[in-house]
Amino acid sequence: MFTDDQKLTEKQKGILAAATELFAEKGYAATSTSEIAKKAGVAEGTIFRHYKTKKELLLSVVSPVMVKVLAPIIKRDLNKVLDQEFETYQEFIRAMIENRIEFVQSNLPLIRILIQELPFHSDLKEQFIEHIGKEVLGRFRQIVKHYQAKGQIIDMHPDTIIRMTGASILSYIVPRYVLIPEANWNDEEEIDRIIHILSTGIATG
Amino acid sequence: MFTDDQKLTEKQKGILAAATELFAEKGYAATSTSEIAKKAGVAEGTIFRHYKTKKELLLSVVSPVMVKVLAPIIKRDLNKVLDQEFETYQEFIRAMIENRIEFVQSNLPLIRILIQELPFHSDLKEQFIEHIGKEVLGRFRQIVKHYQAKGQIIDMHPDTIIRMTGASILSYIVPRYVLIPEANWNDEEEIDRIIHILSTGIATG
Amino acid sequence: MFTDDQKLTEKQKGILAAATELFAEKGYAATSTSEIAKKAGVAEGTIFRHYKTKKELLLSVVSPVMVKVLAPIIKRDLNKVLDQEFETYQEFIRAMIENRIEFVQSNLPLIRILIQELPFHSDLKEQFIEHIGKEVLGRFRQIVKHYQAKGQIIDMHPDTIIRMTGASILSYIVPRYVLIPEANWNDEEEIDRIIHILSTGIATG
Amino acid sequence: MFTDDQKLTEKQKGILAAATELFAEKGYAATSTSEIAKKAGVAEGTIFRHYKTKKELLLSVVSPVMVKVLAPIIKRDLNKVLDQEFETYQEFIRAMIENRIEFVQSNLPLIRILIQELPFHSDLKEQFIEHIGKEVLGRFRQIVKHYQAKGQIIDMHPDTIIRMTGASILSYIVPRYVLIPEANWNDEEEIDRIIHILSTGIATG
DNA sequence: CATGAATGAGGCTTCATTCAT
DNA sequence: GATGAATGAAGCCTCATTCAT
Repeated sequence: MFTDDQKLTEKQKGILAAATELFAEKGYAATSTSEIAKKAGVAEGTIFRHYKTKKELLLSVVSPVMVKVLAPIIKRDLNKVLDQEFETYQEFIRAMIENRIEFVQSNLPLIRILIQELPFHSDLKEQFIEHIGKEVLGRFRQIVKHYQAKGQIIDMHPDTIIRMTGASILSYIVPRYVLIPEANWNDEEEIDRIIHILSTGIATG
Repeated sequence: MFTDDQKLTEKQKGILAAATELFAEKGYAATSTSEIAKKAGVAEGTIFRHYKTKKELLLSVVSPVMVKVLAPIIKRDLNKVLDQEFETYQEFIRAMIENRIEFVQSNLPLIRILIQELPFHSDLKEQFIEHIGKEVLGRFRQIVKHYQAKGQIIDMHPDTIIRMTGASILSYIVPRYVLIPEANWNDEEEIDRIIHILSTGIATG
Repeated sequence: MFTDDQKLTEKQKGILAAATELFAEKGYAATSTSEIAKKAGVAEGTIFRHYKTKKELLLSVVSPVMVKVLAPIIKRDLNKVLDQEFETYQEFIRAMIENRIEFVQSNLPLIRILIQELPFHSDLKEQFIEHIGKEVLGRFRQIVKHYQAKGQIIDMHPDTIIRMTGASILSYIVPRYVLIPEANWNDEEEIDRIIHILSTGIATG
Repeated sequence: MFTDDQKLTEKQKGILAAATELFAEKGYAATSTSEIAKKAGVAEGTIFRHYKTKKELLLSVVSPVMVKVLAPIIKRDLNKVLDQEFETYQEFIRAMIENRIEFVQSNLPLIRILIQELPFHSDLKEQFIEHIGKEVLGRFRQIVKHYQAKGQIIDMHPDTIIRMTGASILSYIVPRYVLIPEANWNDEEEIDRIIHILSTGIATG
């Protein structure tokens, strides 16, 4: 996760890796800095040389997700859409899922931590809303309107469309990577199904 | 929340209410028993007279959700369906949402705690999977198959149908009650939209 | 020192006594709460049940001095002066020294702590200035002016008189109780000498 | 303070200056070596290259006071007195105050540290008593006896005279430079007053 | 010589839990 | 049954000191 970040020393990478694993497993509040130190193979004091407080360590663990996972969604994919690279909304969604899925998978612990801790840290929450709630949502609204204007998706409040799209994706991601990753998953087929239902619904004829 | 439970003394109700509020706000690990005692207006020792450990207090707070919220879903609604009370899957879903939504709303703190703490307590997790994961899922599979047999919903793996249905519901519940409850929500209309999309999809024509 | 304070539990008295001794011996910053606990024969946590922070413990140790030592100086003696109980300034000074000297002696550790820590704690300093710098000094000015008006002491700025008087007293107190208490001291005689020099100076003829 | 000491490197001077300032402001025990390093603009390790321990740094800061401030008092002034340069004890005192006062002023932080830390470091205390307590006191006794023999000051135990003289000086120095340096001080006049009182007392007629 | 990352002991403080009243 | 003082382990963090670079 942090292995390719060249600005970090070996010790720092170890600390971040240990913290990530423990925060994901036990939660931030229930993880002690001494545990992190032991797992990282450093002295406890070393943690505090690099991160002034335990909270700062949490932010250092979690903020890359915001930057690395979410920023690309905004910048790359949105431009592709407006550059007409995707004929349909469905293609756009499929590309987004496929493109990001591996990334999400390898950063899953970070994302889990982010989601789990979000309700308890108002600063994290604000940072998140600032980055995601406003920017990402805004861009997605544009995209939805773009395809509505093209007559490809129904004329409904964009937020509802977005929520349903997001929920559909999560209906695959969460069981696939969080709840029962050990099951046999045929990724391509599952994505097909989701997009199919999202497009034409579950009702017959 | 606990006011109508007649087996509990006044003190116990106060403790449970205080614990619920604090666990929901700060998380289990970050809430101290002394805070709970202060908020409940009892002495610290009193908590431990009723609940052997802090963990047991968490279980006492959280287990009613499993019993009161989830068990009825299974038992009542399933029977209704199988008793043919609902002509269509959509009607079933709508009834389920409407029936439960107020209940969910007033028990939201408990549900938040359950969801937030689930990943960190393997005993809770097992209990949940045992009671909900298996039983509820099993019953829902029956329901889906029931409507598929009636030819009302498409012939797709029931789990995918269930996941999409659940996700659709959450796409409304989560923003409505957790993320931005302060927005103006027109419940009936939103539920209509969700069921509409779930039925016929977002694609035009 | 704290044995006669009836509002304090035995443990609290022990903690205050231990803290006093150690603060006096090693200074506030160099004394650890674990040392205090050990010396007081209590668990470290017990200290923090009675005093929220180490700083509050310092204040609890030191503030009685302000109240018990200095307040009486102001209230009792000043009134005596104005009630004409003392014919001369010298008699007033002598009474003040003799009256207070035993008290000072038994509270010496507290006074040492107060003086030693005063420069490092701006809150203590402010509190001290508020209680002493203003009130005590103001009252002493009145006293000096009182005896100047009676024509008993020379017409010089009261502050200089006060400083010289205080310095004279300290020139006995400090060596007597702080620097070399082990020497043979004839208290009455020494006080006589000081008052003599203060009255008529060291010059001959 | 240390700028003119040619045996010290620039870094050492910086360290000593920073240490002096911080020790005076917060006390020895409450000052961290990292603070000193930061204020001196050097790395933490550099401090320990020059001073084996923090304690040695304190001694290096404080010992010049003993050597530079107190030794001269003894050697120079005593000789002057015994060489009959001063007609009266009063003139001697005046010369001593005026001569030293600027020096004291510019070395005030060092003197503050010395006084504040003396009670807590038995080695410092012993060193002080050995060098000052005995030597200085002994020489002063000679001086007092010298003027007593000349019939200029009253026949009282020299130690009492010395203590009163010292106290008188401090009654000016301490308020002037430590307690309220911001007030308007007329140095010459104040010194006059002190010597006047010391000579003829505060009593009228 | 100077650096600053690393250390681990120890600092202050909080916590869940116990128990005499 | 209820209390809250007492506990001591553990938590987060700071510190003086060392050492490879």
